[in-house]
Amino acid sequence: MTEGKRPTIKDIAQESGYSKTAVSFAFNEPSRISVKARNQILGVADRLGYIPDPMARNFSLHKHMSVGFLLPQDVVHSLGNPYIGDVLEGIGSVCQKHGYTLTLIPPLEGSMIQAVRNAAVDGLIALGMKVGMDIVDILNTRKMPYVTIDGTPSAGMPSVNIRDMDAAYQLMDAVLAAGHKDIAIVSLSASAFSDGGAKEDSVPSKRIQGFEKAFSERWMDINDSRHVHQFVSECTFPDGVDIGRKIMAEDPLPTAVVTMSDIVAIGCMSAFHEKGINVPKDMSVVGFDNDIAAKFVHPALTTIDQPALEKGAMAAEALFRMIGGEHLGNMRMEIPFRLVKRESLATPRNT
Amino acid sequence: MTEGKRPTIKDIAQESGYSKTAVSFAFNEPSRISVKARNQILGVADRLGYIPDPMARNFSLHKHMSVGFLLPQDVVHSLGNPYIGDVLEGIGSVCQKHGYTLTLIPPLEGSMIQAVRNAAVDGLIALGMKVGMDIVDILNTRKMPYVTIDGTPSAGMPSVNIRDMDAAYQLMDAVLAAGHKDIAIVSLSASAFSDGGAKEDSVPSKRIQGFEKAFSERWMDINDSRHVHQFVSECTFPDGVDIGRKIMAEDPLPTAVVTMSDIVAIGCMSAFHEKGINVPKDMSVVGFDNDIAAKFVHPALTTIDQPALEKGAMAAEALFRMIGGEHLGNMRMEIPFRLVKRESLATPRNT
DNA sequence: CTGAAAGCGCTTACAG
DNA sequence: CTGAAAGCGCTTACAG
Repeated sequence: MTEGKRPTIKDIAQESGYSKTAVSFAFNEPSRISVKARNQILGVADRLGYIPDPMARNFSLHKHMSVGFLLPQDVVHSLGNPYIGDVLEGIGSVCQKHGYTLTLIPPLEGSMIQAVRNAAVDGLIALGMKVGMDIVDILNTRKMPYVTIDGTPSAGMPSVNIRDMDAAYQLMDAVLAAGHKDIAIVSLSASAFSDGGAKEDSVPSKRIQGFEKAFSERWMDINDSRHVHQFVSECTFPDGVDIGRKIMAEDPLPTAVVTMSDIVAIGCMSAFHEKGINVPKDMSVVGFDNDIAAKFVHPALTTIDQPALEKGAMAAEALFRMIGGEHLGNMRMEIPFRLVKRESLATPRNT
Repeated sequence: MTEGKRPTIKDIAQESGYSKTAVSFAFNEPSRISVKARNQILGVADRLGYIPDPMARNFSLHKHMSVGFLLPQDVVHSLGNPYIGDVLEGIGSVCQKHGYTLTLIPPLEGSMIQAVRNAAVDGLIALGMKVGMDIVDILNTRKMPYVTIDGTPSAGMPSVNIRDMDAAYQLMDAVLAAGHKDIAIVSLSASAFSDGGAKEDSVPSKRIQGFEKAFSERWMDINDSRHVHQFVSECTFPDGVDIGRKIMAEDPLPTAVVTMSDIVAIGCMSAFHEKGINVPKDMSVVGFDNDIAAKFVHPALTTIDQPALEKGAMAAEALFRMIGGEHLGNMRMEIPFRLVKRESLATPRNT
């Protein structure tokens, strides 16, 4: 333990009388030294409390054994979103399988750029559009593999997506088919999708386009709806409650609320419940994601099922292939979605 | 870009005509070189696409700028537990504030030991009892700061806990006060708390002790209850549903289910709902944690509120103090809890 | 203001 | 089977 300093490979070499090479082999390639040497070295290492420094090892080997996950927003808003939690679970289980750790990278000092420059990882998975070309540049010059989930496939990297436009279309079509005409649309926070890339290709934009298509197919105009585009939200329960209260302040009230996130929908429902508004009798609410809460909330949510876990897992598997040396180019991975009809959507009262 | 290889500080030095020292200063201590030198160096760096290698930098500086979080179980079971998600959110937001990343460390190859040996982090936060003395030894010889959440405070490290025994006592007392006599107790999975340390000090043990106290205060014996200790669960929704179905197979049915986790309680309720069993009329259910779902599930859960976010945040703050050089010894941090009465607990039918 | 040089703790051809 | 030595890409006293 030589004076409160961690012993190094050198100490073990001196103490055991073997070379540093031998010590290294004792830990990493035991077959290359004699059994006797190995036992002696390991014995000394144990006695001195020696553990190879992972930092030095990683540096020498040029790998970290860790995959990075770029949080699209600050930690509280990111981890407060169950959808992101599920994506994380998918990524994490693949990392575990490969013996890697998973490094969550918050927008350090508010600068995604700095975070990406400094990230000590072997590859990166990004969620949402926040990955602008400036960041892609850094990734490229760092020669670091990366894949994007819910990003714009055009950006020249492998990507995992659902057909957001089609999904949103089906969702809104179901709402219009039920007879709703006065609808509040709750979009996603721009902050998670803002910079870089073609903005009209962002997930919220594509979903709005899907909504528009549903309207126009029925000879309706989405812009006639008072509430459209007015409400924007972070995907957490408290934010959903806030939005719900704002909607409650509208006069007259809309008859349906269409959100882009289950947890936001659930937050809205909670706010409506406070005011004695019955869902779906007085107000219909639909979500997006189909996370587990959508099933057990009351009434159960009509929503779009998108397999968040699989999204994360597919992205991670692709990333590991790239870490292994494969070139995936801008491979597009598309995962199926489906509309799930439950009780939170009904026909409006005065129809 | 010299032939597909990342440029290093050496390339920039040669190309710009300055020394490696100067290049390093240009990035880290600009004030120590002339403006002219700095501009030239930065210009060359930009042109060649140079970004300092974080690995080399970390190695040289002896820090990673990352905090490790030891997952108590495999990723799916860990991240599928909303309580752990909340703890993570608390830890993460403190990391973000300090400009650190958060490394999730799964039990690699099933071996927590290996995971801890190899973790490239500046400090570690562990959740639950899985941190045995073998691991503490490694942490000590690696001279790595660590703090434990829901662990045994006795282990000689800083710890964050609630008074689990008292909390469990209050919870069970409320159930018994409502008149229940036939109770199914759903304990936590042993796997998350098994090895190392004094087993009777583990969180599930302390909660069982609290339950026992509540029984004995009413001249009842917890062991007379058929179901006691019989059901054990991972804290995820699907596991809760499984447990609920197993309970449904009992004959006669108990009148109340006491769990140690909201999401398990909610899973049980879902299984009961399948069978047409009404909660709380036919069956009472109580949870533990008071995560957000406990509020919006129907009926809302009677549960123990424990501030998971604050637990994570406090642990992280303590860890950063240790990383900063402070010695915290085995400082015990205790966070208040409280019983939250909602609709899922009622008086049993035939009483 | 600037640079030569040692050092961080490992790994790994290479030669014996 | 074993070891001397170079190398990974940075940082940082130290001397000028």
